[in-house]
Amino acid sequence: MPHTKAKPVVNTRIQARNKELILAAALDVFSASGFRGATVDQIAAKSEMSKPNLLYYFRRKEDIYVALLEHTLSDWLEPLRELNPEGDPLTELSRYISAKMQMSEANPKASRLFANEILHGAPMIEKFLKGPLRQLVAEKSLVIQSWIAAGKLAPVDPHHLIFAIWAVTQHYADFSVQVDAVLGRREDSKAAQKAVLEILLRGLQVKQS
Amino acid sequence: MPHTKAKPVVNTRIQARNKELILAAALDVFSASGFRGATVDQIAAKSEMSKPNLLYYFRRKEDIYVALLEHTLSDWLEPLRELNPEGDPLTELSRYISAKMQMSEANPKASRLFANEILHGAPMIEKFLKGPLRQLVAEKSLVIQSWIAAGKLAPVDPHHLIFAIWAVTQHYADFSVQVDAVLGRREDSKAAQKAVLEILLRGLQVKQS
DNA sequence: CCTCCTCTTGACCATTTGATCAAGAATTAT
DNA sequence: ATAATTCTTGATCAAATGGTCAAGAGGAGG
Repeated sequence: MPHTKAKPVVNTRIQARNKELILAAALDVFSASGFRGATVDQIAAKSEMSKPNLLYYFRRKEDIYVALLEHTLSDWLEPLRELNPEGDPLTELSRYISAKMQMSEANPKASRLFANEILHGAPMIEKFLKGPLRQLVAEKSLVIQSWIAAGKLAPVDPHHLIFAIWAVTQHYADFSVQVDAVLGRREDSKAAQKAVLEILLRGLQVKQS
Repeated sequence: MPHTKAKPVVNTRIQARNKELILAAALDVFSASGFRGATVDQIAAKSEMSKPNLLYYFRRKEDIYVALLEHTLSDWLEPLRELNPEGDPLTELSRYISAKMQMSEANPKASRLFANEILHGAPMIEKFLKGPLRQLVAEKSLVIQSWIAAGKLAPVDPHHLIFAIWAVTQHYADFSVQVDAVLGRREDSKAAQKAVLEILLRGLQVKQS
């Protein structure tokens, strides 16, 4: 077998450091411009690295993008996973919504990265959507359904309730430009969280007849 | 004054027809790939027109994009504009939400076009957001505020209520890939509309004490 | 029919951009 | 120290892409 130039097998310190640098820069660039709009040169510049050097760590532009998505996909599921079937429904949902709002505030770039990917048909994460995500949502929908059956929650379609929570919470990250423009100022995240909780939860309380 | 080649002044039938063809094709392409991801060649191919011919009608790629945005911006405001201060609050909001859901279903491409533009910082429609849109939202927020003051609606922040309505309704157009993947089937727009109305409106009813 | 203006296109150009390569610098292991 | 491996980069390439141009085809009015 001829000797072919192979990528390093081990992960050296330099590799770990530079890969981190690249991913951080790539998040900035991809979230701002999308996959097609981002250029390798921009990412290289932001990583303070020459383009060939960047491509030494990630052979293709797409590899950076995919790594970035994978790097954050599981974080994305975490808050929903923590929805506790044994807990009080309104408390649990309140915690979930608050966690999502805080994620939007703390990491709007990651949110925009996903939004852009899904908006364009999710070519890279189709399997994630149809696999782990769908699975988890199905499971938690059953939990919500059981709360409704127990009379602890107003009857709503669990799937659409989850969609509504995603939509509203991510709106503040993905469309922050519009939110700020309409409000005429930087949005106050505390106030937004409070308002969102009221709007989404108020209708879920069981009415006493 | 030297004779300079000028664009035609009048709008001939051929111009009207071809501009329509181009805008229709461009909506397909831009909504699927974003501004940067779309290519003039793709739009030309979809319009069944040579690239130079397309550029005879719109000198630059950006001109097509801007024309497309302007072409639909005012349509976008219409449903909110129709919110009637004299009407019954829940009926009015219900009609507004239904109208938005129907727009998402009827024209998801336009919705995605806007979503993409805003996601990337709204460079082309900043003035629209800070001008007409903000103006209209401010006006309708006052209407909602007056309904609350009259005890006809639960107390919620009007701006955030409007954001929530936008977020949820547009979610079904912008993130339809995710919705379908999670549901495991094409989303049923009738069912979605019903669920959304319940989720958003139920909490707005005034509780009898 | 003829003229003027509109419409259409093949060929072409300059720039951007993702990616490669060879060669040298730095680091690590022996 | 020195050999082996990893890291870095200037130069370069091919393809993609936005846009131009000159020349001809087509249509409308006189």
